[in-house]
Amino acid sequence: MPHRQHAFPQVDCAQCPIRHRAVCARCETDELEQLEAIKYYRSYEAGQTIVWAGDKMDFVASVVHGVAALSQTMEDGRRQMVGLLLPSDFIGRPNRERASYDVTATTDLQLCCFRRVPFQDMLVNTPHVSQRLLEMTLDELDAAREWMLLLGRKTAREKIASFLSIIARRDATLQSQVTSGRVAFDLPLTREAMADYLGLTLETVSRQMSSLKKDGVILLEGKRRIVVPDFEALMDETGDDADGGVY
Amino acid sequence: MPHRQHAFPQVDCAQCPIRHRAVCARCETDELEQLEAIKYYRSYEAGQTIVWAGDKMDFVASVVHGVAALSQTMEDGRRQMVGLLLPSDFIGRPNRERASYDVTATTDLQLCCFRRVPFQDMLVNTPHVSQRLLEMTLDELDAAREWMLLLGRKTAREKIASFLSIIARRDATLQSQVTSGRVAFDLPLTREAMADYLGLTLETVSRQMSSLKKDGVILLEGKRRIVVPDFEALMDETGDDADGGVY
DNA sequence: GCTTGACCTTGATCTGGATCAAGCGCGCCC
DNA sequence: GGGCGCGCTTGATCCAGATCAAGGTCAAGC
Repeated sequence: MPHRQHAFPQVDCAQCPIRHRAVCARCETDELEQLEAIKYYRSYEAGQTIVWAGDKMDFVASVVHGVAALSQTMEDGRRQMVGLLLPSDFIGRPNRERASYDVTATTDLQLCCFRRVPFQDMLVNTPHVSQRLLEMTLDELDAAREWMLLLGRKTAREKIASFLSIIARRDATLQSQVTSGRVAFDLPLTREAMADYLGLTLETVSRQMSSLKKDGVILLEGKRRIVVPDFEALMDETGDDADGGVY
Repeated sequence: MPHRQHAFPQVDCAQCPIRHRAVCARCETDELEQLEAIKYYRSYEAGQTIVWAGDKMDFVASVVHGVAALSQTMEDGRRQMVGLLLPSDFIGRPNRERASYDVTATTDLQLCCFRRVPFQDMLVNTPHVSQRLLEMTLDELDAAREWMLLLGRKTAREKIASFLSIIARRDATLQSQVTSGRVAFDLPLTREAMADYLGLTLETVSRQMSSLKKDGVILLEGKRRIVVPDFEALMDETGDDADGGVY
């Protein structure tokens, strides 16, 4: 693992880039102070594992910068990613002592961690936290169900196009840009991680990327930088109906 | 659709069979009275559609008896089931006016419905309801992620075995029996619905059922009744590691 | 008792994506 | 600057599951 330790600043909540989208989004000043008292930052380099399934986990966390992945592994090594956590997404399950999935940083990553037990107390006492967490969990469930359609029924090409459009959209949202016409972004995953996410092999991912490139749907600048000349053309490849799914 | 209307009794909460597992599980007597004031029962016959994706939905509900399915359909007709709702499971999303998925009754079904707007008010005012709903939603999310592994990485035979073991286990739980040794149950889904759930075609479902039967893992009594002579042998076919997944 | 239609099974063939196998490009480190 | 390893691409072949096509079973209704 190469990589200079990417130094993320540790800010207070008032300047936090995810202040209004994360689990703390609805908190009042006094509630924020309570959270602030039990929070601490952690950083990871791309490729590092944060916890293994079954490990004790004494915190829950929000992704501040970077991307983390949840994945499951079968005994014989087959792997499936079951969640991709982008800035403001929540990691961990309250009232559960051990992690259910492997959690890894797929890019340099900063987490805002909350000690688990005091956080659980806050869920009981601070309705603004638990209401927001419920809403976020329902959104995650919708995303998981969208992903079930992809895994069960989409072709390899549709899977890749769907993945690219999700990353493009999330990326645009973070920078409050519109997603249409020409868009460009960096892939937060290796080809292998994409394969794990999409239920494919890395060879098929590579071939379908090449095929979309050959057909002019995307341009590749290096391995990781993607340029989409016409976002609508990419959408046409996803198999979703025009006015779009949940994302 | 043949079928005599299966007449389910409409009981009050104190005698309700799902009283201690549903969204009302943690309610005190006074909270239960509030829920009782906004509840009503509805019954559906096997095969009926409860709502279509995009329809207005003015209630949320608990499954009391029977099985319901959530599914998504692509423009060209490819279908994927994204949730199987058994007794005590929750249907609908608070604060969302329209259904996100098609909801159908796969067996005769009874729902305990709550008018959506007053239910939303209760979520704000009755922490025991919202805490229970959060817990149930987190469980659904775990189940969805387990399903993502199945859809993305399991073979057809493993998918069928996993499905059968889930049904067997849920069935046993309802009757508070243990799931080991010999177990028997009725399939709540047609072969086609199983295919929609498992990301397969109905022909493949049928072939794999025959293959499990030929190998003595299951016995078929008619089309729908399944006898599993040795539950551990079925588990060995699921691809999950011995001490089991989330279910 | 025959027809009808919903479900299901089974067979033959096809094919998308997996698997097996080279080889490339590029940054890192000696 | 040369070797090495990681991430990626591309080619050849294989095979699990899809697709296409018959036919079987069983209950309902005439």
